[in-house]
Amino acid sequence: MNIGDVAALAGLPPKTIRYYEEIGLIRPVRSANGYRVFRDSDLHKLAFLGRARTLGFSIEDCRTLLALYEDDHRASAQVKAVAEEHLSQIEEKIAQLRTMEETLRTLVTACHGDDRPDCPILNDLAGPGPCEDPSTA
Amino acid sequence: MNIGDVAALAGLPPKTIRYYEEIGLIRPVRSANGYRVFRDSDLHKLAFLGRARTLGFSIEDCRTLLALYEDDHRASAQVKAVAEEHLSQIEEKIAQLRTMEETLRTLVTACHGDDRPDCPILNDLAGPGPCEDPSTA
DNA sequence: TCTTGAGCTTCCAGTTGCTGGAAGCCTTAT
DNA sequence: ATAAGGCTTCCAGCAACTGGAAGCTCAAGA
Repeated sequence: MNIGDVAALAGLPPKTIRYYEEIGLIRPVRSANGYRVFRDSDLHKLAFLGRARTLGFSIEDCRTLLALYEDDHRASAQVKAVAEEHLSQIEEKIAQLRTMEETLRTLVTACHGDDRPDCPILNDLAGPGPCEDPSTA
Repeated sequence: MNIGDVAALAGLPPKTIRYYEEIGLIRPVRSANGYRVFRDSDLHKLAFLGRARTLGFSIEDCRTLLALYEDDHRASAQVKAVAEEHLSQIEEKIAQLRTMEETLRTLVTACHGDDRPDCPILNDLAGPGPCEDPSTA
C-alpha cells in the first residue's frame, strides 16, 4: 500500500502520515523506488492514532497509548491514568470556555449593534470592568 | 513607566508586552537609554488587550477591536459582529470538547483500571469502533 | 514509444501566541 | 567599585500540522 491508499483508509492526510513517521509514531518500510510501503499493522496504527487524536489526546499521549496498546503486559490502570488526566484537562478547558461564553453572550446581548459608536463590548474591554463604585462609602 | 511597571499593572509578562510591540499592537516611545517608555494610553491599551485575550479573542481580533475602540466613528455593529463570530467559534469548540468528554468519560468508566491488560479504552481506539454487527441480517 | 498527468519524494517555511535563554547595556544601592 | 536587578536584542522552540517548490516515478493513452 502506498501513502495515498492508507491516507484514504485511515482518514488522515498524507502530510500527516509523513509527519507521524518523522516523529517516530510509525515506521513504514520502503520499496525500491523510495516509496513508503504500509502494511496492515501500519494502517492499524494510523487508525488508532486518528481515533486517539479525535478524542483530543496529544501526540505524546498517543505515543504512550500506542506503546501500551502494543504491550501485552500492560496494566489497564496505566491506560486509564492517561485517559483520566486527559479527561480532566478537557473538563478544565470546557470550564474556561464556558466562562468566556457566558461573558461574551452577555456583552453581545447588551450591544445594540447599530451604526452608533456606543458599545458595551468595548466598554467592558476598556475596563476597569468589575470595580467598586468610588461613590460607595 | 518602564516595562516592568506596566507589566505589573496590566497583568501581562514583559515578554508579552514586547511581543505586542513587535506585532504593532502598541507603540511605546523610547527614552534616551533605549528603554521603552509607556504612557497611560499604552497602559490602557495593554489592559484592553489583556482583557480581550482572556475572553479568547485572537490577536487579529484584538487588533480589530483596538482599532474600533480608537475610532470615534465606529458602528457598534462592527464590534458586535466580531464578538458574535468569536462567540460562535467558542460554542463550536465547546461542542467538540463535550463530545470528547462524553466519549472519554464512558471509556474511563468502563475501564476497571487494574493490573490486567484488558482495556475498553484501547479496544475503542483500536477500532473498528462504531460498526454494524456483521452477524446482523 | 512518447507524453502527460497523477502520485510519490524531500526540504523549507509558516501557522498562533507567546516563552526561555543568552549576551550585553543601564541603573541603583551599598 | 561592584553586585544585583532591570532593561535591551536576537534566536530558538513549543504543538501539530499544512502549504508549496523542485524533482523523481509510475501507469495509461495516442
